[in-house]
Amino acid sequence: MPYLLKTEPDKYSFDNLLRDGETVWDGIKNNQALISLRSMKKGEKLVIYHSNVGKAAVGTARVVSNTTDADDPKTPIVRIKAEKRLKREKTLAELRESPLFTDSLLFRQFRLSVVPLTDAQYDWLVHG
DNA sequence: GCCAACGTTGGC
DNA sequence: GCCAACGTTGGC
Repeated sequence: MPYLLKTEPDKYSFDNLLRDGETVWDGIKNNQALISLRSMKKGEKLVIYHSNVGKAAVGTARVVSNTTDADDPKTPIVRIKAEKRLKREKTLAELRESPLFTDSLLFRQFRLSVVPLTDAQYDWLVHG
Protein backbone atom coordinates (compact mmCIF):
# COMPACT_ATOMS: atom_id res chain seq x y z
CA MET A 1 0.00 0.00 0.00
CA PRO A 2 1.33 3.47 -0.83
CA TYR A 3 1.79 5.97 1.96
CA LEU A 4 2.07 9.70 2.29
CA LEU A 5 4.85 10.90 4.58
CA LYS A 6 4.66 14.36 6.06
CA THR A 7 7.75 16.34 6.82
CA GLU A 8 8.47 19.92 7.70
CA PRO A 9 10.78 21.18 4.99
CA ASP A 10 12.52 23.44 7.49
CA LYS A 11 13.66 20.31 9.25
CA TYR A 12 13.99 17.80 6.44
CA SER A 13 12.77 18.59 2.96
CA PHE A 14 12.37 16.52 -0.18
CA ASP A 15 15.46 18.33 -1.49
CA ASN A 16 17.36 16.98 1.49
CA LEU A 17 16.17 13.51 0.60
CA LEU A 18 17.20 13.95 -3.04
CA ARG A 19 20.62 15.08 -1.87
CA ASP A 20 20.97 12.21 0.63
CA GLY A 21 19.55 9.63 -1.77
CA GLU A 22 18.40 7.51 1.15
CA THR A 23 17.40 8.12 4.71
CA VAL A 24 15.84 6.41 7.69
CA TRP A 25 12.37 7.76 8.40
CA ASP A 26 12.51 8.04 12.16
CA GLY A 27 11.23 10.32 14.86
CA ILE A 28 7.66 9.07 14.56
CA LYS A 29 5.95 8.89 17.92
CA ASN A 30 2.26 8.72 17.17
CA ASN A 31 1.04 5.18 17.56
CA GLN A 32 -1.16 5.08 14.51
CA ALA A 33 1.67 6.41 12.38
CA LEU A 34 3.95 3.75 13.87
CA ILE A 35 1.48 1.04 12.92
CA SER A 36 1.64 2.26 9.32
CA LEU A 37 5.43 2.36 9.43
CA ARG A 38 5.64 -1.20 10.73
CA SER A 39 3.45 -2.44 7.92
CA MET A 40 5.59 -0.91 5.16
CA LYS A 41 7.20 -3.38 2.84
CA LYS A 42 10.25 -3.12 0.66
CA GLY A 43 9.45 -1.57 -2.71
CA GLU A 44 6.26 0.17 -1.63
CA LYS A 45 5.57 3.61 -3.01
CA LEU A 46 5.68 6.78 -0.99
CA VAL A 47 4.71 10.38 -1.51
CA ILE A 48 6.52 13.09 0.42
CA TYR A 49 4.40 15.97 1.64
CA HIS A 50 5.69 19.27 2.98
CA SER A 51 3.72 20.45 5.97
CA ASN A 52 3.71 23.93 7.40
CA VAL A 53 5.88 25.48 4.68
CA GLY A 54 4.73 24.75 1.17
CA LYS A 55 1.84 22.55 2.18
CA ALA A 56 2.04 20.40 -0.90
CA ALA A 57 2.89 16.91 -2.04
CA VAL A 58 6.27 17.38 -3.67
CA GLY A 59 7.91 14.10 -4.60
CA THR A 60 7.97 10.36 -4.58
CA ALA A 61 10.11 7.88 -2.72
CA ARG A 62 10.25 4.15 -2.15
CA VAL A 63 10.72 1.79 0.78
CA VAL A 64 14.20 0.25 0.65
CA SER A 65 14.00 -1.85 3.79
CA ASN A 66 12.04 -2.21 6.96
CA THR A 67 13.71 -3.76 9.97
CA THR A 68 13.44 -3.41 13.72
CA ASP A 69 15.99 -2.41 16.26
CA ALA A 70 17.00 -5.52 18.19
CA ASP A 71 17.04 -3.52 21.41
CA ASP A 72 13.76 -1.84 20.70
CA PRO A 73 11.55 -4.11 18.59
CA LYS A 74 8.62 -1.72 18.73
CA THR A 75 10.47 0.87 16.73
CA PRO A 76 10.50 0.23 13.00
CA ILE A 77 13.57 1.26 11.06
CA VAL A 78 12.24 2.19 7.64
CA ARG A 79 14.85 3.14 5.09
CA ILE A 80 13.55 5.04 2.09
CA LYS A 81 15.11 6.31 -1.09
CA ALA A 82 14.26 9.38 -3.09
CA GLU A 83 12.64 8.93 -6.45
CA LYS A 84 11.44 11.95 -8.34
CA ARG A 85 10.11 15.38 -7.80
CA LEU A 86 6.49 15.58 -8.87
CA LYS A 87 6.03 17.17 -12.26
CA ARG A 88 3.41 19.30 -10.64
CA GLU A 89 3.16 19.76 -6.91
CA LYS A 90 -0.26 19.08 -5.46
CA THR A 91 -1.19 21.62 -2.86
CA LEU A 92 -3.22 20.94 0.21
CA ALA A 93 -6.05 23.00 -1.26
CA GLU A 94 -6.08 20.75 -4.34
CA LEU A 95 -6.13 17.64 -2.20
CA ARG A 96 -9.02 19.02 -0.23
CA GLU A 97 -10.92 19.68 -3.41
CA SER A 98 -10.33 16.23 -4.81
CA PRO A 99 -13.16 13.80 -4.16
CA LEU A 100 -10.54 11.09 -3.85
CA PHE A 101 -9.41 12.56 -0.54
CA THR A 102 -12.76 13.31 1.04
CA ASP A 103 -12.50 10.40 3.44
CA SER A 104 -8.73 10.38 3.76
CA LEU A 105 -7.16 10.28 7.20
CA LEU A 106 -5.17 13.23 5.91
CA PHE A 107 -8.20 15.36 6.71
CA ARG A 108 -10.04 13.21 9.19
CA GLN A 109 -6.97 13.21 11.38
CA PHE A 110 -4.92 16.05 10.09
CA ARG A 111 -1.99 15.73 12.47
CA LEU A 112 -1.23 12.18 11.46
CA SER A 113 2.25 12.17 9.92
CA VAL A 114 2.06 8.86 8.06
CA VAL A 115 -1.12 8.42 6.05
CA PRO A 116 -2.06 5.35 3.98
CA LEU A 117 -2.96 6.12 0.36
CA THR A 118 -5.12 4.21 -2.05
CA ASP A 119 -3.65 3.38 -5.45
CA ALA A 120 -6.07 5.88 -6.97
CA GLN A 121 -4.89 8.60 -4.62
CA TYR A 122 -1.26 7.79 -5.40
CA ASP A 123 -1.89 7.88 -9.14
CA TRP A 124 -3.67 11.17 -8.89
CA LEU A 125 -0.89 12.72 -6.84
CA VAL A 126 1.80 11.55 -9.25
CA HIS A 127 0.02 11.75 -12.59
CA GLY A 128 -3.11 13.75 -12.03
C1' DG B 1 2.15 33.87 16.31
C1' DC B 2 -2.31 31.92 17.20
C1' DC B 3 -5.17 28.30 18.04
C1' DA B 4 -7.99 24.03 16.97
C1' DA B 5 -7.66 19.22 17.26
C1' DC B 6 -5.95 15.61 19.30
C1' DG B 7 -2.80 12.57 22.10
C1' DT B 8 -0.60 11.83 26.45
C1' DT B 9 0.16 12.26 31.25
C1' DG B 10 -0.74 12.30 35.97
C1' DG B 11 -3.53 13.32 40.10
C1' DC B 12 -7.32 11.64 42.26
C1' DG C 1 -10.85 4.72 35.19
C1' DC C 2 -11.93 9.66 34.78
C1' DC C 3 -10.66 13.98 33.30
C1' DA C 4 -8.02 18.33 33.61
C1' DA C 5 -3.73 19.99 32.21
C1' DC C 6 -0.27 19.97 29.17
C1' DG C 7 2.29 19.08 24.77
C1' DT C 8 2.43 18.57 19.77
C1' DT C 9 1.08 19.15 15.03
C1' DG C 10 0.10 21.86 11.41
C1' DG C 11 -3.29 25.10 9.02
C1' DC C 12 -4.18 29.81 8.93
